[in-house]
Amino acid sequence: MVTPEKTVERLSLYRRLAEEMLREGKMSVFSHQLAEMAGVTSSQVRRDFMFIGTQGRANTGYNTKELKAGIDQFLVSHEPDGVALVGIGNLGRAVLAFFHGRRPNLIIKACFDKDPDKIGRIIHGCRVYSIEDMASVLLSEKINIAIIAVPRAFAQETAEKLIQAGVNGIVNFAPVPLNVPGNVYVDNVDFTMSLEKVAHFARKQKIVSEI
Amino acid sequence: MVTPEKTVERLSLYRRLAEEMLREGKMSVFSHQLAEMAGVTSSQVRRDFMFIGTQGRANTGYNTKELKAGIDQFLVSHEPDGVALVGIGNLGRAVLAFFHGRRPNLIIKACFDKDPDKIGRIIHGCRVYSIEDMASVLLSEKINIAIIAVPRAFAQETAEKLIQAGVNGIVNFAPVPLNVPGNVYVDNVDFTMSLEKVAHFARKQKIVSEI
DNA sequence: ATAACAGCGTTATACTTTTCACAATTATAG
DNA sequence: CTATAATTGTGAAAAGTATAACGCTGTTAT
Repeated sequence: MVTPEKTVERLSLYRRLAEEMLREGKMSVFSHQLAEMAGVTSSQVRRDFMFIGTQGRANTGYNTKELKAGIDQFLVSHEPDGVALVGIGNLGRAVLAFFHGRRPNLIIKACFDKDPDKIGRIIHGCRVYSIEDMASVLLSEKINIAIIAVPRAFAQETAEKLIQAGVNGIVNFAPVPLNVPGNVYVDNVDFTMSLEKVAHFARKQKIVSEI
Repeated sequence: MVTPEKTVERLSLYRRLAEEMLREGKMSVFSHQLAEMAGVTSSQVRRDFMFIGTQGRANTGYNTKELKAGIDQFLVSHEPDGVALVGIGNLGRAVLAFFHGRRPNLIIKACFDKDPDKIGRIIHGCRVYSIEDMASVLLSEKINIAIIAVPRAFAQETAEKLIQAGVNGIVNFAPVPLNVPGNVYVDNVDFTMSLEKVAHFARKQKIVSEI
């Protein structure tokens, strides 16, 4: 069964909502409550849960702990996945800081940069290696997921090196589409696109509301 | 006519591809060339262009300059849109650096932060104001688009203040859904979601390729 | 000229994703 | 124990998106 990309995105959100509820001591939750928090419909939530097989009970809802565990297992593998980060500029450091200590099953285990001044240093708990050493570090750390945070001009070659070294999942922050083989999954995080999209729809909304 | 969100996203990409071609001196481009670069089909490209009305010519393709101008006007308004950035932490600074001087029609004109040490400073060409002054600054700078880069706990209240001050389009970097009225457009840029999505699909791909 | 070709614009078709609707299930109150 | 109300799980309908197909237009070569 093919899980829609949008479903996977929402599952990530539900997981965090479940986490938050656990922290608050809420032991169970209804689909309409999750829906309200996530900004979707309750049908959508139940439909999404069909993909992971998590079961709820009528009049009781979903067990928060079970739900979190179920989504967790579905999204990430049983053993924690190692992640590599390439490019320790402004953005790379921000991403590193963001993920540091946040997600126990998805840990940035190695950073790479060209700048000799950065190599060997430890930033936000993560060692910076030379890009030359990529293949060996990825192999020894069993990393197959990477984040590209290099300037646009170097994104494609970075992707190729990563794939060469066994990576098959990439979060790409460079504002350029990557050319990759079909067995590699890429998610583009594109600030320009986001901002332009918002600019466009904000303007449209404004026009509508003025009528 | 309602333009699909996905179309708007692709238009942003086509615009940048057109820009790149202009820099390289290419005066025209075919739909299948754009398609290849963007990783979509040529039908898709032509379909997308129907929404903006840009016209091409058989056997000649689309005039690069015209195309760029057409998309530009469609996405952003004729007059440059001002953008506000709230939260000058690691991520805020990275976003600011990223957009600095990049996009002539979408300029970050004001930054806001709680930290008194930052207020009054100029970072990447942008003045930092106190959050208290949000309403007046947004009014005088005619800003109606904002980027939220504050910690999760402050995201909702920040959104409310921005909307109060007239904002109707938000790029939200905080990993939490925002509760906003229907006339405000929000795009969530969610690192955790991106990484989890990649982790999931990368694992799926791995399993498929092992069969 | 005109035949052959290439590529646009658009309509029709196929596919994907979301919403609706309701039977089945479970807790609760009387 | 039974009636009632609430909520799940899912098949069916609807909405939204992407692909295919093809007539038309403009270019190129002969």
